[in-house]
Amino acid sequence: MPHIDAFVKKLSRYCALNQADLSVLRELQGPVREFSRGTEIGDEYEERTDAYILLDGWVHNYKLTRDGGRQIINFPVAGDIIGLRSLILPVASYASITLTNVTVCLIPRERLVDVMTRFTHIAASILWTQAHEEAITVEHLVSVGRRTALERVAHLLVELVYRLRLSGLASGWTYDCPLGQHELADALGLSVVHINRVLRQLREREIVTFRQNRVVIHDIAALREVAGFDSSYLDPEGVLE
Amino acid sequence: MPHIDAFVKKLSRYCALNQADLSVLRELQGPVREFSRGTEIGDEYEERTDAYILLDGWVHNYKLTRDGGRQIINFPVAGDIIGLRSLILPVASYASITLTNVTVCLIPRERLVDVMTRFTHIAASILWTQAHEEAITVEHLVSVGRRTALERVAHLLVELVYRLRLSGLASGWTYDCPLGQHELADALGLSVVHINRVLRQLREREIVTFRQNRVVIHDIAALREVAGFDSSYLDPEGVLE
DNA sequence: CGAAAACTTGATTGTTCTCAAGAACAGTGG
DNA sequence: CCACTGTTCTTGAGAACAATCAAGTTTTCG
Repeated sequence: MPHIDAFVKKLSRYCALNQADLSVLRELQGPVREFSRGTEIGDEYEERTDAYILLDGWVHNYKLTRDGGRQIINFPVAGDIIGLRSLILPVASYASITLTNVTVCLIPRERLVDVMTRFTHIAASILWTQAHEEAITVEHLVSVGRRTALERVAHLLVELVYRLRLSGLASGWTYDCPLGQHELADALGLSVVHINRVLRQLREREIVTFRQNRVVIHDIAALREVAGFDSSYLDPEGVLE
Repeated sequence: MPHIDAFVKKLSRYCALNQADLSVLRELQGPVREFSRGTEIGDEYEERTDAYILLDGWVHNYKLTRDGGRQIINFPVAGDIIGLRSLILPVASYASITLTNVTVCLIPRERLVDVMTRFTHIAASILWTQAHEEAITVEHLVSVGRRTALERVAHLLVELVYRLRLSGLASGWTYDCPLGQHELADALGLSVVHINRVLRQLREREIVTFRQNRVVIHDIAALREVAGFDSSYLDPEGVLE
């Protein structure tokens, strides 16, 4: 089973988990499911009653506007939970579509509710991941509202490398990134053309190269500087660096 | 005690509350505190360990950027909970400052945790308010990322009137709104000057007038149309209209 | 009543968008 | 393995929306 460790690793960052907690987490796991690239996770026509742990692959959550525009809310990566809100709210506030072939582990609603009421450690960890994700969304809002195009692109590329490192999915300053320029544009509130120009600038200044679904950060210090990146929203305890 | 009803009303929209639940909610209430205009809620220097129910007044949550810019995340109004995340996460991801004199009711951390573990109804309601707030933040991100200046301003003014109506704080299409143009600008990712021009345009088209801390919507249908407003994120059950 | 803050308006600048067209790349069937 | 075809990327030129700069005006508050 690929990468279930990423999820456990993430939870244990928030709260020390003992042997009992770990076995409860195992109890939480439902069947593994696969989604091919470009398909919706869950089902947009019926109410979503289950959540998923993303084991492998990339997803994007987004909303469409009246005139056909798309705003991407976030990019869950392996180890993240998808659709936790749908356990609480009757309607999802956005759609989730895969960007690659994806493997998930289904979490049945009843089992999750049961575990969270019986094990406060687990409940706290899961609420913590939620708060963490919300902090990422807030930082995203800051980017789109108050940063220049260059800063936005740089900020997203730095954020992704740190998130992947926290999940153990990137070691150096290089990572596989299946996002196209269209996705970057719709995430950052910019046009595809402008994304292209900004990426060129970052490449020519030898700060970061993003080509063929691969991000190579040549100068992480310069990239952080350009982005005005402050890691505290990802990393309250300062584990990073 | 002003407006505690707004909070109970909000919770009961999510989940039918019986007599026992209501008395538990009463048990949750801690001391009432006052903050004067322009002061930080909680304390930025010590860890925030308590949450507050906003009873009266307006607040804004925001983050500052490196170069002194401000991005406003949201505007809690009476009946909203402030700082719930701080019960979970050790560090708040943004600051909260009052826009008016404010009355809050403190919720001690231990009591909240205790009540939420013992009463799943209450816990569900509170998580539901959280999910609701997150949906508002997501819609905010859509505004800033993919809507024009006119749409953004219109959207915020419509959202506020509906939120106030849901809390019973506005009856017609008119409401008191202590936001200055500087606050609108920093919420919507625009300059103060441009906010001013957009407000003038909305006024000249006789759609909405925002003057002297008072919003008067002359034509709610036109305003919704301009904003591209879809109320489902505020109102899953379609109670509005 | 006076001072500071908030709002208003015009003129100019600039970042980003749109339109347009060519180049590189990826997937498909022969 | 290659030609074909659609998708994604790249670059240029011009237009547009919103920012900045600068100066009044009104409102608020002590």
